[in-house]
Amino acid sequence: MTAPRSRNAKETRAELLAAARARFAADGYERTTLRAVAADVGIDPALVIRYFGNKQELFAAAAEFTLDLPDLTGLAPEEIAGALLPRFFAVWEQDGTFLALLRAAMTSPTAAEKMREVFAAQVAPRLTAITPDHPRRRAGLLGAFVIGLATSRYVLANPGVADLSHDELTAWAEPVVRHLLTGPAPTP
Amino acid sequence: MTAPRSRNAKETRAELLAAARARFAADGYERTTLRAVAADVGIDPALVIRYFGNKQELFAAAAEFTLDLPDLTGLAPEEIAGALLPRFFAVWEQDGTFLALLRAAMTSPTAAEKMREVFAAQVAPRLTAITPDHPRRRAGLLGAFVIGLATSRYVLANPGVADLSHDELTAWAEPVVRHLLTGPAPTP
DNA sequence: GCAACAAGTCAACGAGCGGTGACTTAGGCT
DNA sequence: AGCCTAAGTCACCGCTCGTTGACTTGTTGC
Repeated sequence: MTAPRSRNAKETRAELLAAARARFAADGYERTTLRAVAADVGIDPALVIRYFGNKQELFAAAAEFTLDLPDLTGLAPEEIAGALLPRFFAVWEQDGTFLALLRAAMTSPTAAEKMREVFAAQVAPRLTAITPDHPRRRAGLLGAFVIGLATSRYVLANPGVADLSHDELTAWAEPVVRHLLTGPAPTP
Repeated sequence: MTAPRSRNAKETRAELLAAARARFAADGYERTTLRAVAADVGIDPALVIRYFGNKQELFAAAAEFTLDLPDLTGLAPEEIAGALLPRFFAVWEQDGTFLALLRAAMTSPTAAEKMREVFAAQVAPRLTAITPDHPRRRAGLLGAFVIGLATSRYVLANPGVADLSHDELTAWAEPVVRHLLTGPAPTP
């Protein structure tokens, strides 16, 4: 950190990605400047361009990740939330990558597309594996609930959601998760 | 619209507000430029400043609104969603004011504060009036669900939520709304 | 009909942005 | 030891933004 910046491309690139993630997560896409990211690492802004080409590609690289959701098949309905929520907290509180993507997705169609892609490739398959019917709708509705919780808790800091401990939020969310995934479908 | 711009301050100001709402809703705060808003109305950008002082105050004026949620007291639990959801659709699909606020709230602390304020002043009272216990948490969780639905449907356009008709979404959301507001609290 | 005042225009500013290209310097290889 | 390549620096461009202040023009009350 305070070391005289050893000339190591791999390390510099990694630090740059971490700094970019933090900035994008905290400030969103537009308000994040290449100059600020470079300053966080202690290098010249021009080097960011040399490494990543341009701002959009830096964002794309920073928004790359895997969710690693657990396998839910074989779980009893009331165990699903307990298996899912710990990953939820880890993903949103860990390094801010997902928060950066969500913030950017609100104003950038490219980021929104990436969000849909992540959902379709990494979230939906795990959920649809255990739904009795309407897999797309159930997965979509649970995704909406999760995004709403994350927005209320980590972005808006709305009291009543942000004040809850991990255990309390898990307890409150459990019946909703269970119902959306395995409860009866509405009768038309 | 194509008229030679009659010199009427009240009217110009109203058109300006409508254009600002549309731009903020579509592009977010940072990507919305005063020049674009002014061009939409067909006037000089300097006039926007003369009317609203600066960009932040223009946004504040554009984000002002009332939700007009219906009175829920006396309703049976299964009737609540049916009374609430029509307002939900109206608010989000009407003129984009709320969408503008949500988009801006993702990156601007000022807008996030306004979001909390609207929730506390206009949403929470209506909900807490019918909750048997934990009013803040129940209202907060329902707010999270609603924000998640709006984000998935109107911002991310995530299939499975965006594809549903009003009636279908109401039917799917009804048990969740009912449970969050009136269902049993989790046992610690 | 004409002045006075408000509504609207015009040109320009200073700052900050993303991005470019030529330069300098450190460090590993022979 | 000395070079050669890659890592990092530097000065700068062109652009767009929010905002300003001086100007012009239409409308309205007398």
